Amino acid sequence: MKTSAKTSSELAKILFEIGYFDEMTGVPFKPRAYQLASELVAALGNEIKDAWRKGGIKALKDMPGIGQSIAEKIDEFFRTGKVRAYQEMKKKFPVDIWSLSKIEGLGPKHISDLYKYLKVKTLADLKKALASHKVRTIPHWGEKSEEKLQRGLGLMERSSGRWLLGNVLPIADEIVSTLSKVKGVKRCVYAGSLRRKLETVGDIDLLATASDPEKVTDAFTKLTMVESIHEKGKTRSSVRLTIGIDADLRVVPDTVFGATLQYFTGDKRHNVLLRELALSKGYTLNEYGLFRLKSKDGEHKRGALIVCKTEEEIYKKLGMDTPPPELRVGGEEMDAAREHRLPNLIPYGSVRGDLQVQTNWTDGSSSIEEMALAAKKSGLSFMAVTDHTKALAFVGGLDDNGVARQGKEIDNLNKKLRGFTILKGTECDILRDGSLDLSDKALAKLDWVGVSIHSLFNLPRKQQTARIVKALSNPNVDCFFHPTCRRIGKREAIDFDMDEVLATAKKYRVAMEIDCYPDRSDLRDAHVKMAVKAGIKLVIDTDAHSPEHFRFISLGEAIARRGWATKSDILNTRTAKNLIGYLRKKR
DNA sequence: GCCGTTTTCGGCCCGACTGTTTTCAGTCG
Repeated sequence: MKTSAKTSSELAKILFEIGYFDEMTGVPFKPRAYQLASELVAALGNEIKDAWRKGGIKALKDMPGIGQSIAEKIDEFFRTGKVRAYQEMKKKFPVDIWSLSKIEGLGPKHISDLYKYLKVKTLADLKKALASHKVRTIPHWGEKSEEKLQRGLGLMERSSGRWLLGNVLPIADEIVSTLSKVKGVKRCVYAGSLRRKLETVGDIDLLATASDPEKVTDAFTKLTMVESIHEKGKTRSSVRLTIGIDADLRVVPDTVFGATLQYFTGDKRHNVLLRELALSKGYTLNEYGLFRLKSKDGEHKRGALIVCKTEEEIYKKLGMDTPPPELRVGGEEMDAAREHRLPNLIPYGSVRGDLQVQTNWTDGSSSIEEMALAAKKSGLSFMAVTDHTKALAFVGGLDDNGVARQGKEIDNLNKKLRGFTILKGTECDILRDGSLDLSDKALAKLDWVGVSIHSLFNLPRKQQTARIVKALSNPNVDCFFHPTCRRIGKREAIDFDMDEVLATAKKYRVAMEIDCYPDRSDLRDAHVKMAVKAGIKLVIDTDAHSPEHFRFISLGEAIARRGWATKSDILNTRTAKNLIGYLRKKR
């Protein structure tokens, strides 16, 4: 059976290809509409089908970027599994646009030419055409463009595309630190999806201001971690690092830092909306500043520079507050910033304790004491020990007796430790029927009860939802750990009705977890936003299995920020004492 | 094709770099 995640990705592909075909044939404006819709569908995943199930075409049209025509196509897709307009397009142009367009440097015009002159329809066709050196015979193509295409193809086959934020941040920090030491460099920061703290990033975007741009660019392209140089210009250069990710550097005068940082932070849609807003107010915006727009004989020309030194002054001039980078997606943050109702996002460094920690009682690497000391060292003042339960036999999960024995060790440690509190907890397995893997009596004795799913990921949606709802209804349960069970790049999210689960969490005052172990990032930003809107408390946990994992906390704070969460939405920003009081009262 | 604190019609972001060119098209971010 197909999962609905697959279904929504198929739909995203269809919308993408329709738009891409229009772009090839020179149809104006439609491509952008389809592209936006495709991105929206991909980002929503299961939820697009949920919305359609509940509200049909009308619910689809309520979404930003979806109007009558695209809503009808989505409706047709969910009803029949097909989109007629798409099939007709495919008859005219039977090309695997989706795959070919993923090749770096290969755009709509070239894909069109490849089919027109060489009948290239697939990646396999393209390989043949390259091998026989026919590509260079296409008008306006030459030896170099053929080589570039060959490189792009090889690259795509080798790399998976996106990288986990947690893995890339340390590398970006290292580059920033190195370039900052180059003589004449005034400022050097990372921008792009890194600054927006997206869960995965496609590349490393860097921005520097310097008196001598060439010096920085040289230092950048000569970094030991650079494998090859894509391009090197006066203000922009781009390289591939040995680990396989690309890094881009922009160098501008210090006086325009704010405008360039704004531009280079994105995201793309946010910038497009901002520039449209600028136009409507008689300005034009680019990476060098906000300029007055002069109109002469119907022609618009750039006039005097207004502001460019900081991001804040640009947004202010456009009548907005400055959205934190994590909120810049080209959506709701635009109106919120105009209406001065941006949320007061949870500041980095707010989390005081980690409420999901595994030890060597099960599959963690270290003792309870070692984990506690590491947590304390990384600035935390409490943690909950949450080892697995017996259903996870292969890690030696604990039963009622095991949990009780562990509790005694924790009591002893708490007498010994100063300025740090260990809560007795569990990561209790949710069994097939929604019952829990420890007895209610054992659970009731614990300070902190998290429940989670580690089996039967593919139950039918209805059954999976019922299973979770039953588990969360147990009065001993405090938190739902890594709710969707996804592993980025490894495992799809399990299928359940998020609205119903959130309603249950609300009813029984169960917190939802933001598990910030990098490949989990679960809940993800969009789900956090749903939970915050519903008034459900959240916790940020690292799911640490060894002492160095506590550094992931800031990744979880980033997810919370992307989900519009404030400090009061997150339970473990409280002190241990306050949290324990809250939990007692709740039960 | 979408959208509306100028608009239900008439708008729709902007610049750098590359390659193949004699002034620009294609791609990217």
